[in-house]
Amino acid sequence: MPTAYDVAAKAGVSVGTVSRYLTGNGYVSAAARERIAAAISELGYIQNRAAASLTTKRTGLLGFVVSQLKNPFTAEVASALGQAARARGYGVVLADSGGDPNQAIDAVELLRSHEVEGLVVTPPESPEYNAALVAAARTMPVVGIGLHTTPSVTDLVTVDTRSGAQQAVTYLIELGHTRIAYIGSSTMASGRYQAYRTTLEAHGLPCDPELIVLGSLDREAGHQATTRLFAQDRPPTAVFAANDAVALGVVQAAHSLGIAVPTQLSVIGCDNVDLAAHAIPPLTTVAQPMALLGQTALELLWQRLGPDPAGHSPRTVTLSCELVIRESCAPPASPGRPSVQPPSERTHHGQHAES
Amino acid sequence: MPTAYDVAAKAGVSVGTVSRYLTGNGYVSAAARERIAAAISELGYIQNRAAASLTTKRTGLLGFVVSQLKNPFTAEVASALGQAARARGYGVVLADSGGDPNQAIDAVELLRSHEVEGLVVTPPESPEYNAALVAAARTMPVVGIGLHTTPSVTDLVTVDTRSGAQQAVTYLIELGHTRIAYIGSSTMASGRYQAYRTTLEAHGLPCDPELIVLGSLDREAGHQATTRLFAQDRPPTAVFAANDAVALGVVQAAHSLGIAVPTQLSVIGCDNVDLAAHAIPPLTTVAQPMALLGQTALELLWQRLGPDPAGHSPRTVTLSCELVIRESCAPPASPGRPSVQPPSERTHHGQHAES
DNA sequence: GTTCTATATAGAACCGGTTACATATTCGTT
DNA sequence: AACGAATATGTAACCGGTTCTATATAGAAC
Repeated sequence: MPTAYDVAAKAGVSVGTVSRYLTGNGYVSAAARERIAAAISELGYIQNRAAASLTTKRTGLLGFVVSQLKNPFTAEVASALGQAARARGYGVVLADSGGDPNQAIDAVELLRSHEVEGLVVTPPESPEYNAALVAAARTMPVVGIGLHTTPSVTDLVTVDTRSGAQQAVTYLIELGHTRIAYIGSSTMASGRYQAYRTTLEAHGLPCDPELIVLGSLDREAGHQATTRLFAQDRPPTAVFAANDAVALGVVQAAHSLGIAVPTQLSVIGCDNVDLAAHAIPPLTTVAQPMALLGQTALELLWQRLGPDPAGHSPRTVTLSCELVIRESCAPPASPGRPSVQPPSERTHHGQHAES
Repeated sequence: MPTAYDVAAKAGVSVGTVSRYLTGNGYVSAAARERIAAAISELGYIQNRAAASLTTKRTGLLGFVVSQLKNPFTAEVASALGQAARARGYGVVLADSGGDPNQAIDAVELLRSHEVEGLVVTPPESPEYNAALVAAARTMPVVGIGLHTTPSVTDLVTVDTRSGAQQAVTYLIELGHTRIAYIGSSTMASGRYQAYRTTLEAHGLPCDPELIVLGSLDREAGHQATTRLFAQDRPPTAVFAANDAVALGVVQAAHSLGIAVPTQLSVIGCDNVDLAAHAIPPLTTVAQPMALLGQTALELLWQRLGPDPAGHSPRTVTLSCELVIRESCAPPASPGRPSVQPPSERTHHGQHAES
């Protein structure tokens, strides 16, 4: 591996000049510049950033600790984060803890020993891991991603699932639905449940308890809930499901019951899992802004690494969800109005708000 | 950030001793060892690997360049690779090119400037990128992952899709099926198609052209093919689909036609996509050994980084697929034999063979 | 023709470790 | 008691860059 000294020798200048050329700090004459460039490409010289970091204190590395890279949500965030970092000349060291807090702690230690300049992390799973992050945050910026409730780290970027749910329900109401069911949990996805209720109220619609089925969040739950809903006298004309798995269960159950989707029943899900687009019919759903999450996390970190790192106190950026309109929703079949085929895929973009 | 000098001062020894303590090279008395350990934990000292790498030439970093991290296949490989690396004290710098060869080339350059000790890459998409990898391979080991046909890099780990298809068809034959259909393409998944034919022949079964439907590889294709197959006089009792999407289309079509799966029709897919486990019924399928791919790639790299790096010439490790047996297959319904409920999920592990 | 400033470069110190070398000790042997 | 090997440690050079300082040259201003 050629070093800067080799380049200097070949170009007939001193190392100092080569370094000035590389960093752009200080004067380098046009002639020298040219000879150095030639020497570099001739030798195939590549700067050793580890060595440079000794003096500059900047390794050009960031750390990303996740609990489950398998999770498509995480993978897409990681992808966006990594690309945004590379666009700025940074590399991302990725550490997958596999959900094990001890591994996560080890990972943080490993990343620190590599002198990463900042950390992005998914929600900590244990108090010990949390403590390790707090400790790390004293040395470098640590940006959290996800649904933390207590921001223990430098900055935080989260998703406003509530607003997504609101968009979904509003969309159904605007299509003309009045009997909209909710299937999901009241706890984990509580934001969605609450948004469902408040949105109905905001539009002056009653919140019929017969249309609310609380339970687990898998396909089976969606199936059973639908069966129960349609055993009633006045079944819903639309269903808002707390996630896509539930929504798919609803579609499946409707199919078994001979209820056409979307003509007789509109269904809307949450999360925009890969499968949602390929369901039959393709599922309208509330998408998490995964790529934006990654980009925003990087942007926050970037600002902390900039010239004015302590200039602003801890921030939380909340991203809005995006309603992905596919083909599982239509106006209610009720009085005389023929069901209209909704347009093919388009999206409502959510903007982000800061706090 | 405390340095080794701080530790040395606090422990009342010299830096040299601290370094010997850290690396394990050379003598350190028990007393010194103890005082150093105390000083380290008191100061919260973390070794600076970038600085260490200047002398040792080992950064403790590996690079992983992928074309699509979003792809669940890639994500799982990355996850396994990263965990295997961390278990050995290494970090992985992940670079997602997003399928753009130019980004991939940039990524390689970035990784080289970070002095990664080795590279793992998914198949190169362009000649230029390929050239960049060949250039990199002159400096460090480069292990390829995936379905390359021409190993242009140091080592290679691939998947023998053919053997997976063979396992699937054998499994169906062992259940007692004799009329086994193939739905898929003959080109892309040609290994699977060929394996289907040869496996039938190996068991002395005829290869009825009426049972082969070649086309695209999506759910719709599976649906149509099934409809066509059952319009014939002698429909199949089992279907081997070239991927899970097709298999799911088959299941769906069977459902529409009132054919019970697995009682009247056994279905087997390929890939083990996330959805396969949650289909109704859960789909028996040929899984790609994704985690093993990552681990094996790391193992190959590891050997290259060991004391005997040039000891062996370029190697190719081919991993077998794994048949994941769920509930979509059963013995044929034919003569009097009642359909037996197959056992719940279990797997046939494929071992790996080297060449 | 000086003096001042902007441009340009070489040289050396330094970043935080590792390691070769020199220098003690300690212990078991003969 | 003397000797060699094993144990232990401090010192200094070195890894590959960056940056500070000092020095040199060129052109502008007077």
